[in-house]
Amino acid sequence: MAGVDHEEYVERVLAVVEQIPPGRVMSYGAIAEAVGVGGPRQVGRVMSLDSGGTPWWRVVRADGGLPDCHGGEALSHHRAEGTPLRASGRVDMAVAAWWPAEEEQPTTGSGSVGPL
DNA sequence: AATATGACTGTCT
DNA sequence: AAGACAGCCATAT
Repeated sequence: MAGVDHEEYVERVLAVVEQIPPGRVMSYGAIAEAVGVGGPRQVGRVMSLDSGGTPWWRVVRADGGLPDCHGGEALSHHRAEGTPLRASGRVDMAVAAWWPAEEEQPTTGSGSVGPL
């Protein structure tokens, strides 16, 4: 770890997740990069520990697939928030992909960032 | 201390 | 497109 306590890590991950605006999503790996500590699995672990109050459904896999464990529930939230969904029932990562620092976003240039 | 597991990711076949 | 394989980091047994 990069010198952050367990609580600090959780707080940091949740902070990033809560920064995700409605209609946007972030992959586990992206959050791990944003936090700069741990890996995608640790982010997923924090989500599993989350009891509520956190928009966990805005956190998706790198391929845009929603967490298998909760599936339909996340999909309902996405439809309610107007998240760009693909015909396959997955999130359209080409449009919904988001990054806390859009100016340094690794995938800039396709207009896939900024308020919808 | 070692092995197994998990709300993951990326590459190769 | 789909499955196999390896890499990754922390917790549980």
